[in-house]
Amino acid sequence: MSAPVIVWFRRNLRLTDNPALLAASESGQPVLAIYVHDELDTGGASRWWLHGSLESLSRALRELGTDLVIRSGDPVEIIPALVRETGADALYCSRRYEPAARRQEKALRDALGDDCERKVYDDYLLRHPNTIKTGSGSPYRVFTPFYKASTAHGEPGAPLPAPDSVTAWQGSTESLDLADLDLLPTAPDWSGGLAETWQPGEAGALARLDAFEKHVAAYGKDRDLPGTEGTSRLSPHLHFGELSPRQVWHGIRLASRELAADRAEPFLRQLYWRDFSWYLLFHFPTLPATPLRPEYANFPWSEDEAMLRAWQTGRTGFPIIDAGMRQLWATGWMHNRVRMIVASFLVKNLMIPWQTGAAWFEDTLVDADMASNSASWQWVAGSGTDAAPYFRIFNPVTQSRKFDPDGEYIREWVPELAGLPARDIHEPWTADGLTLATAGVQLDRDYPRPIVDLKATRERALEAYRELRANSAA
DNA sequence: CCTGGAGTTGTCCTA
DNA sequence: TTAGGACAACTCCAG
Repeated sequence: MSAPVIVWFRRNLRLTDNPALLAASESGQPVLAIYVHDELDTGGASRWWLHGSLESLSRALRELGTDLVIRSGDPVEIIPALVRETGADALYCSRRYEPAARRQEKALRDALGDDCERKVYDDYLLRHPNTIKTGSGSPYRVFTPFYKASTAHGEPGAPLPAPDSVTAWQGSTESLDLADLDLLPTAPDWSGGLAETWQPGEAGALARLDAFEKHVAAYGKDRDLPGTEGTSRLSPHLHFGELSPRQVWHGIRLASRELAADRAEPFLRQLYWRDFSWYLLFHFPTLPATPLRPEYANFPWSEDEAMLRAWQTGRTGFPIIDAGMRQLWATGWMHNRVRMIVASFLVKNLMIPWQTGAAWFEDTLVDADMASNSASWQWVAGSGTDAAPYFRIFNPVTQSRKFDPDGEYIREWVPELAGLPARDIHEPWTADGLTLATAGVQLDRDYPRPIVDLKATRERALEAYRELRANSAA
């Protein structure tokens, strides 16, 4: 029996544009495909998604000619043991960029030694973070120059085709059943809304890309309106590598070739924001826990359990915020504009630490992503790389009127307010008694009054930021 | 080392 | 009703 090539699936749960799989299939050697569940993803919604994605991958590989071996534990022990057991002489995989995954890769390199060839491909990002530096050799901290430098390297490489077939390794090795990983919620099973909203796996990812290609020209105009289908909703598919950013880039470029070049740019730029977040995490590995601007460690946060609970469950009394938090809970996803509004509210009006908000998102988002999540929460808190003016505090009512003018989004996710006219739906506590009665809304009974005073908490936050600046200058 | 333009996403008050 | 300015400087980055 000839020695297999091991293809280790990580954040690239797909067949197309999968350089590790393609290289293995063309190596002339049999292929052993494996996924090792290592608890790097612990969020509940992510685990639900992962189950579906692995199920889909497993089925697709079987059609291609091989099974997917599933294990659970530390890859640094499991992979070398598998190499010894099977006599494999090569390991192909896709790179991951989380600090723990990078440590893991280093340890694996040492554990494998020279007898086993290792190939680690870069297909998770448009560019490897090491290839982009400022003129002085330091990492960028501002998006625009990063974007210019990154695009100056030219277009992203063209995606690779899926292999036509794979010669399966004929030996046998132990494998878990997918169900053994225990990724799905049971008592209670809260995943119904997720299943209605999403189709995890490569086929679902490609269908989503295909559907979005028809809307990309309107992205610049619609992306900020949570009541429309203005965004791509590709984030969870990209997170799990069910398609690559290169596939998205080229797919969108091809679909928009008859439009003016700048019509696709607002969306394509977002792919570089994804890259930028990973770039920041790569160069600043403390990003998930520690403010990038050290003076923010002294911000006077207030841990208030009741306030936090109201935010998490969508009972703050601000309809746009409650709509967002309920959409998140029901579907594992929230519109980007609304993420900014709820995050600003948590950090600036409630003054609850951004890390607490990030942890909730980590647990509830199907696209929970260490890089984007950390970088974005730090951006909102003002402690990140971008010098966000400290007075940029979102007013949830103003934002609601501006981006959900007819209240469609609110009506969908806060149905108890659906009867209110657009004029009042953004701040029901100001509606007159007759309007409320006609809409069948009794405040406190059907819907809470605001849990904080916007004006007072805004002033409090401004004062705290002023204080912070004064102290750090001294 | 110096210079100067620029920085994802805002709000509020005033005229 | 709407447009413009204040809010404050500071850091980043290229030349």
